Amino acid sequence: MRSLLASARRIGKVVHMKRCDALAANDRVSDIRATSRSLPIALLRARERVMGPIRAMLADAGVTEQQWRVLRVLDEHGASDATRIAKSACLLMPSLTRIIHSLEAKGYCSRCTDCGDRRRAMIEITEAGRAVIECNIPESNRIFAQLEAEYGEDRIEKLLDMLNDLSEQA
Amino acid sequence: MRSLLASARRIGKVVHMKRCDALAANDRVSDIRATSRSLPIALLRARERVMGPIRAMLADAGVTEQQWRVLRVLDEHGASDATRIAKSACLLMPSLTRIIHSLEAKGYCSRCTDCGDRRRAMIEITEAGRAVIECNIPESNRIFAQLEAEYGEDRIEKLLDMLNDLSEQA
DNA sequence: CTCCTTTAGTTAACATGTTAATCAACTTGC
DNA sequence: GCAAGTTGATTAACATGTTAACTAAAGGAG
Repeated sequence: MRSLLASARRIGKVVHMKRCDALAANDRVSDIRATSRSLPIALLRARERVMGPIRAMLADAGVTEQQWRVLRVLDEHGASDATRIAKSACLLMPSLTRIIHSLEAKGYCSRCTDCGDRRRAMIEITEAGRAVIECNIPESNRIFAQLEAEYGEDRIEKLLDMLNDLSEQA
Repeated sequence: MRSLLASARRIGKVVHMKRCDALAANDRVSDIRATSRSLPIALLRARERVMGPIRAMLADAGVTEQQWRVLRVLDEHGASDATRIAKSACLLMPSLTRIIHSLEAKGYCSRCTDCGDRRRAMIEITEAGRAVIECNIPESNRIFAQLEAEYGEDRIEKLLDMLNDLSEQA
């Protein structure tokens, strides 16, 4: 049985005793998890905390957060088709279509249709695109180092490991 | 000095040797962190993984992800002004304005101007709003329990603790 | 009290998120 | 080889994210 302490931490708030009429009679009264113990909300809040300082940097660089993410993925994976980029950069295809157009217009990436499958578009980062990354990585690293100093380098590494484990689950 | 192994894990990819002309001469060649070691990207991917099953539930319930988040916060904190809700639900004020309008139109929240400060609008969840939460919490808990089973309950709890520490930093 | 500044919230404009529909290229079954 | 289905990508339509400008109310210095 779960300890009272753990249970209190998990639930984290007063439980509402009402429930929806549509529920079957054998459903238990709902334990409403505090938002701080809701994984989606906790992930969102943590991301806002981390992204804050980076937004300013990207605004100066003249690229949006999403454009930056696509450039990072293109730089890391090399030439890729749109579907792969979308998956790696956590973007839906319609968004990616627009973002690739804007990156192309800025000269940060180029595209050509795949020889074998003419539906597929192969996207590649250009030298200009790579330069944007390399111009901003030092500042990005400074921001990250600041975070490491405040939060602890080991804990950041552990957090990254846990997050990657979570997202790589089937 | 950082161990070679830790360094390799931290960087996680081949380093580009080019750098931007604008950089000062004493800037080090950039270590470009792999996207899996980038905290913003890792947080985003983890969130996508976790939100996937929940989106279906919310679609059935007829509320968007953001509306759900506001309802959760209103339920947790009780009557609050818009600024506080925005902070708790990770929304910007303009988005919140629209979301509160839509929640009001559905009868899930009510508002009245604060007596003391007539700029401030106090928002409160209605019984109908609370019913939406309580109708969906069992399913939400089932989804979460499934995640706990796959990923490990203790690790989820530890992850939540670390995320909260991170976002609660000044 | 008046002028100035600050604060809470809204509106506007544009980029992105999201779902569904569409189109073209590929694949399969027959 | 063709009709039916599948897949990669785009487009459309509407909600939300994001920045900046704006309004109204509060607070503060003179």
